[in-house]
Amino acid sequence: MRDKPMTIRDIAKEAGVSRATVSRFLNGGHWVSEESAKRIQDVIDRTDYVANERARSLATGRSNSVAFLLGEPQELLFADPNFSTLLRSIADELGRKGMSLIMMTTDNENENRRNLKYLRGGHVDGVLLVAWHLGVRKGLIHSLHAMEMPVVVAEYPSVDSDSTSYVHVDDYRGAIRATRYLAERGAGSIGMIAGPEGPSGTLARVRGYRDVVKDMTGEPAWIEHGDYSKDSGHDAALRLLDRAPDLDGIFASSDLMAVGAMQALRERGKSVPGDVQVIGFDDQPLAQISEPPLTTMRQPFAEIGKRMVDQLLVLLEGGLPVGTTLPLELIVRQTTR
Amino acid sequence: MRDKPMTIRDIAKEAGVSRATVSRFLNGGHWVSEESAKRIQDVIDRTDYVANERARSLATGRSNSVAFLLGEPQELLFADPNFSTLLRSIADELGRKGMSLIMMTTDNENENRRNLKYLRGGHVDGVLLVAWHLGVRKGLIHSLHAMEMPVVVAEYPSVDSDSTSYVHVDDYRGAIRATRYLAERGAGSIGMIAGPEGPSGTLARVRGYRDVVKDMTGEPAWIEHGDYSKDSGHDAALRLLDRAPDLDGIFASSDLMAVGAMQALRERGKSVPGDVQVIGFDDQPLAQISEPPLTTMRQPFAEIGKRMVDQLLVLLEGGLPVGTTLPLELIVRQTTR
DNA sequence: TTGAAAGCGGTACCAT
DNA sequence: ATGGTACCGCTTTCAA
Repeated sequence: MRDKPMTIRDIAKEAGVSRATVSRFLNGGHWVSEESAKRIQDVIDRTDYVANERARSLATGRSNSVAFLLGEPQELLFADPNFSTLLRSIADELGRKGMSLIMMTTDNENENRRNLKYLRGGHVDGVLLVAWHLGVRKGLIHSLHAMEMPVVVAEYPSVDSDSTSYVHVDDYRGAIRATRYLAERGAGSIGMIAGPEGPSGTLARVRGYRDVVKDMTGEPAWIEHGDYSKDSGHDAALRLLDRAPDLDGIFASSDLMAVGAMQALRERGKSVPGDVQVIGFDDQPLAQISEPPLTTMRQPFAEIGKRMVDQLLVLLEGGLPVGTTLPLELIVRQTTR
Repeated sequence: MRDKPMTIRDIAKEAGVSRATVSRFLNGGHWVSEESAKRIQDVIDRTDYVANERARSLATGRSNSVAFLLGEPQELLFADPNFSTLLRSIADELGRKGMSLIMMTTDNENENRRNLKYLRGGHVDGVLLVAWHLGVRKGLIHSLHAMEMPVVVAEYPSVDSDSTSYVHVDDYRGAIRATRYLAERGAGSIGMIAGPEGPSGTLARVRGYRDVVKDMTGEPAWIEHGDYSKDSGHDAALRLLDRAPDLDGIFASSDLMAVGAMQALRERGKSVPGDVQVIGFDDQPLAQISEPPLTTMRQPFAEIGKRMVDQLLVLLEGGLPVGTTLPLELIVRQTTR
């Protein structure tokens, strides 16, 4: 190993060619003779030369790296296994394409400004944006558009939606599938524990649930909101039981809430899935560990990450923004009959 | 917003000074008159100019970014909330210092080579290394040293330990604290569900457990190994019960294994904490959710991340490598009396 | 205190 | 095919 890294000059000299030739060789090898190519390759092998990516990006104007921008203070997010899955799949996919991932988190308005500034600094070619909160997302998309930064959003943009690439999940159909499954397995009175009011995801799921209940069971719709935490699921289930003591099915908008609901059910002396069938949403690891293992709708986070990267690359090539809607998959375990 | 980003030239021209002066202003403002400073500041404010970080790093030789290198294929790691906590705290701390984080994952030997090459490409000033597996860790530390790359390791390096910065947790004392607590609360026959054999962490914890058992209970030590998964904890607990039917305390080396053990206990008709007290290790979110909530040793991952960043910055300033050993904290919940 | 100019390590255009 | 060379945007002597 040498102290001072080699430069393209060293290689050129060593190989007896000009640096222009070496450069060409490095970038596809067109217009360089077999002869020269071989000599250059030899030298490179011998010296384990690696091009300085920064110099290169200065010259080309491309940085070969993209930012993963987490647009809001979310302690919870990092603790959320789903989020980690997303991040991991993005990191992998990017690595596969030879690009690097720069992580940017936002904890406050100050950091937000700094991040935006950083992005304008020419560090990255594009941005993968995660911002579940609608207002934040809109603002960020706006800023990014303004600086003409290519961006792919996880979730439906809800602003400039036709000029913004995004990848999201079909919440409406997922909810339909979940609720219908409960009905098919014999549940006649189905309640829903929804996420916080506001987000479009919540709306879509509630809509799906409502449509099925109306069609299939003829029973009224029972809806309580939680905040995705276990406790909120527990409390919501209690409220549900108060309103509809004969409830025999619960569709929860997250696995965590489903687990909380099951606890509440146990407290009220109801068995799962005997008395009440339960279905969750996410399929995070907890779903397999819970007692009994939870039937749930799986979010394809790995796939989402992969798509996001692909779509960003398309944008970088000058392609047009597209939106992808991925299906949710029903994973049957033991909280349904 | 303008199309072509501004350059230092534009600012200089606009402010009626040379780019050298602007540059000096940007870097601390020494040797630039009040007069000029004000004019430059004005122009910058007006144009929201941001220096091109790549050009800067080409000129200075410093990149202002560090790599988070995950040295081994670890599907599980990303699903591990602890890992996420670590990552998050590192991202935050780095952000606070105005540096950026480049994520590097390794899935196979190929990627490993690519990563190493990337590091040699001058992208980053230093590396934060996570590689739980001993062999991998040693190899990586070696490679990093060879290319004179500053590095801070999460975990005890086990190689070049006195010339390598690291941050780790005091497994030995943690195990002592956990086992002793069990004994103090009345457990007379304590078994341990340890992690996989091999890693130094496992060894240290086993040692701590042994020392306490020998001192306090006078009973023999019962040890079974798991692989940190829930199922392995379940099975290990069963083996433990077979060997020592009167067991009234279990110290598990991870929360997940503790939860598995509790399930096994239930199957054998033992109550927790009535018949058997259980204590876990990690304090991941699961510990609060489990039934009953788990007493456990908390790993200070946020603190670990912060320290790693701090120590890396020290290295970058030319400081000497140091090792930090952090204490584990006992979190009492309801699986102990 | 300031500015001119020589890099930093590549890329890419233009002759040859 | 190849080499010369003018940048890319910024930092950093060095002289003034």
